[in-house]
This record gives sequence, structure tokens and C-alpha cells, in this order.
Amino acid sequence: MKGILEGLNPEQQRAVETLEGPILILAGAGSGKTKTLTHRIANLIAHGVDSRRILAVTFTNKAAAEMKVRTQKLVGESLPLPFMGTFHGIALKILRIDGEAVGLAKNFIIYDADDRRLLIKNIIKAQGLEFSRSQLRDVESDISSAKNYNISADEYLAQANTAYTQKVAQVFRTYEEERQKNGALDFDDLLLDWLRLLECPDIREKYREKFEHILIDEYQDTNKIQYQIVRKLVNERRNICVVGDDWQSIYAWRGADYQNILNFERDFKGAAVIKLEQNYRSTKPILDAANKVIKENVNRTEKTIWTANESGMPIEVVRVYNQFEEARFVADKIEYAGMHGASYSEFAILYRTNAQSLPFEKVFLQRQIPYKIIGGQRFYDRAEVKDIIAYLNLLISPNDSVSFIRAVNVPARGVGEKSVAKYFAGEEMRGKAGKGLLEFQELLAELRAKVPTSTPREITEELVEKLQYLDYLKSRKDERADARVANVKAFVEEAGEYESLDDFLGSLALFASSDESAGDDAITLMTVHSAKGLEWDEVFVVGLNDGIFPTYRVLEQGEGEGVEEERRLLYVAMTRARNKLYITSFERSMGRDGSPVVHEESRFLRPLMCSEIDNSMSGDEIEICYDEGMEDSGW
DNA sequence: ACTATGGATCTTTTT
DNA sequence: GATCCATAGT
Repeated sequence: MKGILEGLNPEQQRAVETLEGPILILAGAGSGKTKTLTHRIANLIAHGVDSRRILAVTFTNKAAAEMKVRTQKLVGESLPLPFMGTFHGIALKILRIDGEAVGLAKNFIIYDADDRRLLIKNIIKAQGLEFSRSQLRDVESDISSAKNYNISADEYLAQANTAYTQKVAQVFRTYEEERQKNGALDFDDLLLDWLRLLECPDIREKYREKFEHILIDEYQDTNKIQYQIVRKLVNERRNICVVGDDWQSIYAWRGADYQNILNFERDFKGAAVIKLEQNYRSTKPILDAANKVIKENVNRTEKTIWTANESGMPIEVVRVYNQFEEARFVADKIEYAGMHGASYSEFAILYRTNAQSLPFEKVFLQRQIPYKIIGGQRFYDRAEVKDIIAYLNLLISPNDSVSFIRAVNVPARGVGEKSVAKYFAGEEMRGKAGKGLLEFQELLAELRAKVPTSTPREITEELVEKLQYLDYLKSRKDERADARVANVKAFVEEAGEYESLDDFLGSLALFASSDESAGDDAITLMTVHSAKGLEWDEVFVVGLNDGIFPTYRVLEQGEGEGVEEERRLLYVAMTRARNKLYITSFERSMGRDGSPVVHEESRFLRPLMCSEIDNSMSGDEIEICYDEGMEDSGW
């Protein structure tokens, strides 16, 4: 285990060598955070800490996977790995073990966002509540946000002072009842129930003792519940190490509170504070530009991120005519670099919203440039896969109404909406619907009997076979039938990776779109949110328009926290680049009715545009270019 | 009673 | 483009 400090700078070394007591590591973008964390874990193990008594929490499954690989490399193959995963993933593991103490069934299922939406929609319909269209969109997130603040349905009702919130309270309450009856937890419940579990003194003691050392990555993105979980887990020895960067806090909309990181020293008196301010990733022009952007934020801590990498190409800020020209511009640059030997995996295109990917896809397809889109629709969210998952859920949790509604008439068995309503009302079924329902239940019973003795793969295979699901997919006139069949086959393969059906279903729900494997040599397209923690040689940040980035939703509220979070988001995007950064904006797009919409350049770019006036800029770090491109290319 | 089709409407970010 | 709803067809 020699050389654990090799290749680390003095601050990183201090972080790795400080093994006891609370530590706050303020790690700027590209400052070697993961390296520091993995070396610290290796050092703990080298000092005799049992690896299984280390808890390491990351923000994404991908980050956890990377940390596992890098830790394993440092400590060798033979040692068991520490407890590593996301808050949600670890909650799932722990609730499967001890969840009964808070009244959970042994094999609860997990609702993803889709399942939740469906249940909420059904409740609204069943109760005949009237919501406007825009309210309808908000109900879901309002309920989720209440749960993220640990507010129960009853408490929500008590605070409800408008007609809207009173109706939401009603939906909220029924949602919780139905969800529990269905034997399901949603994402928020995983955290809430973990916290509730830690309120049982004996169980809390068990885990406080078990986890001798706790490390938490991306601490600025923890929410109130996660914070409370951490507080409950840390024992008298206070071996808690958190890493984060308030400049990269981009999840306040989901209840994250970067005050958590600013308050760390108050919460854990005497904490060692280590600042990692040297950036090893980006060139000076990139870092200078990113710093200029973030300095506009009023609400932030002071720090100086610097790089020894003084040279570097200027960043390019480019204004193009429309989104098609934007895609064309990016494709031109990449093709040109490709001719000089660059490989596609060195490029990334980052946008504010998933919907912006389309023009890029079109141009890349046309020019036969390989690309991969991360995010947007997840593999497991595709209809054909979700249908199968609904069946599997019903094997484990027979009362789950959400999965029942989804599965009962796929393939069509003559059990439509009306029959489903009758069924739930307990009415007698006859005719086509009755027969279909019987068939459906017999199939489930037959498969359910096999669950204890069969592998997930066998069950899934038999299900697909019995449903004649592949034939069903092929028989529908659907251009994508082939792709759907392939997806189902891939899903069956996937089932082969798991020991039990519980396990399989649990990990499916927690698997994020951004976790999908890197794959072969292709350009990466993803949202800025998904890009956090990643890096590429050349990065294109596109759509820097007011109303898009920042989104109109925060502009409506005026300058403030919303706009500052969007600006931090841009900071994250810019600091993903190692060598070359392009920022593009477009002048117009097509409105819904086909009329052109003019888009202002993003206000975030103003500090970059003033480079001629501001003489402190040391020269040619930023190139500003107005693409004179075609006036009208059919877009 | 169920299904297929056409048209209108809206689109932030994710564990 | 996807999703929701009304209407016509099976």
C-alpha cells in the first residue's frame, strides 16, 4: 500500500491523511476530487479499517461505479468493497434488510416517476377533481416537494390555504394510502423511510456502529432528508467526510440545499477544512471564462480556482442563425477535428433541455457521424419494457393497482377502462372482460408459483413466451416493432444479471438514464445536469439564449436564486472541457404556429462579451464570432 | 365495450 | 414529438 500519497498535491495529501474526525473538503471543478476520495478510502483500509465499515455515498450510480473501480484498483481485487452507492440505492439495500421495523413489506416494489404520475392521474379522475392544465403539471412536483421537506399529507392539508393546495392535499393523502396498499415506495419514500428507520433507537445504534467512516460526495446537492439521515448516522467519533462545491449546486429545484455544505463547520465543530483549488482539467482560457461567469453571482463563497496549464486555445462564443445552423456548426467542427485524428468520444454537446437534441441527431444521422444520446427516455421507460416490468411487479406485489392497470389489457384481452373500473368496484365480470380477466389472473398465479424457485431470467422469459409478447409487438403496425422486439430481448438478457426478482426490479427503478454505458466511439449528447462530474477534450455548450439557458421559468421570477442556479449550471457545463470550449446561441426558432421567434443571447454571456472593454483580460482568450450563415434554410 | 385515428396542445433539469 | 382527448369504427 505504498505510494498512496504519490501524485497528490499537499492539500489532497492532507485530505487523504486526515483519517479521524469531521472533514470538509471544498473541491473546485476539476480539482481531483474523485482521486482524493478514492485515495482516502484506500488509506483508511491501509490503516486497518474494515472496508465493509466504510459508507461512501455518491450522487449517481455512474459515480458510484467509477469509485468502485478506482478504489478496487488501489486496494486490490481481494478486499470486499465499502458500502458504495447513491442515497437512494443504499436506502433500498437497508430497507430490504430492516424495513419491516417501519412497517414495510419484505418485498416492496418501487414506483418510478411514470408509475407515480399514473397513480396520481387515476386518483384525480376517480375523485372528479378539477385542475387547470398548468396545475395538473404541478400536482406531482408539489407532492414530491412536500415529501422532500418531510411534510405529511395531513400537515400539508393543515397548511393548505388555497383551493388548489386543498385539492392537492386530498390527492396527496389518497396517493399515500393507495401507494401503501399497493406495496410500493416512490423515490422520495426511500429516503423518508430510511430516516424513519433511523428513528428506531436500536436500529439507529446498529448502523451508527456499523459505519465507522462516512464519506459523502456532492454534499452541496443533499436535501433536507438526506441531511437528517447523515446527522443520524454519524456516531460519537464523528468520522464524517463531505466533499462538495457550492459553485456547482444545481439541484435546489429538487429540494437540495447548498446551505448544508456552508453549515458543515457549524454542525461539526472543529472540522478540518481543506480547499482543493488547483484545477487539473481545463486550460486557462476555459477557467478564466468560467470564473467570469460565476463571479456574477451575488450569493456564493469566495475562492480562487487556478490552473498551471497557462496555454490553451481561446474559447469561442458563436452566434448562429437557428438551431439547424447550430447543429451544422458543431458537426463541421467535429468533422474537421476528426480529419486530424481526433476520435468522436472526445466531444460532448451539452444542452439545457433534452428537447434540444433533435437538430443534432438529424445532422449527425445525415452525415453518418456516430453519436449517443444520454438521458431523455430511459431504456427502462420504453413502453414495451414497462409492460413487462408491470407484470413482474404484479408477481411480487399482487395488489399493485398501477401495474395492474398497465398490464391487464396488454396484449388486448377485452378488458378496457370500463371493465377495470368494475373490477376495482368489486362488480361481477361476465362476457369477454370476465374471460380475459380470468386468463390474466391464471397466468399471474402460474408464474407467481415459480418465483421462489426460478431465476429472474427464467421468469421473464416464460412471461414473454406465455404472453406471445414478441408476436404481439410484431403484429402491430409499428415502424419501430423491430426495435421493440430487440429491446424486450435485451431486457430478458438483463434479467440474467440478477439473483432474485426483488433485486432485479429494485435496481431497474433506480437506474438513471445518465447511467447507461459509455459504449463505443461516439459523440456524447446530454443535458448539463447529466454531465456533472464528467469531462471531455472538447465541449460545445449550445442554446445559450435567454429563455432557454436560463430557462424562461426562472426569468419570470426576476433575478434571484433561480437565475443564480442556472448560472451555476453554466459554470458546470463550461468546466467539463479540457482543451477547447465552444458556446453557441441562435437567433431564431420556429414558433408553434410556424412563425419565427427571435431569441436574445443569454444574459450569462455578457461578462464574456465585454472582453474588449475589460483590459484585465490578458489577450486572446475569447473569440466572438457571428456566423453569417444562410438567412433561410427551411427552418 | 374496446380500439384506432385525427387533431389540438404543450415541452426543465433527475434520484 | 409526445401525449391527451374526442369521435368513429370493429
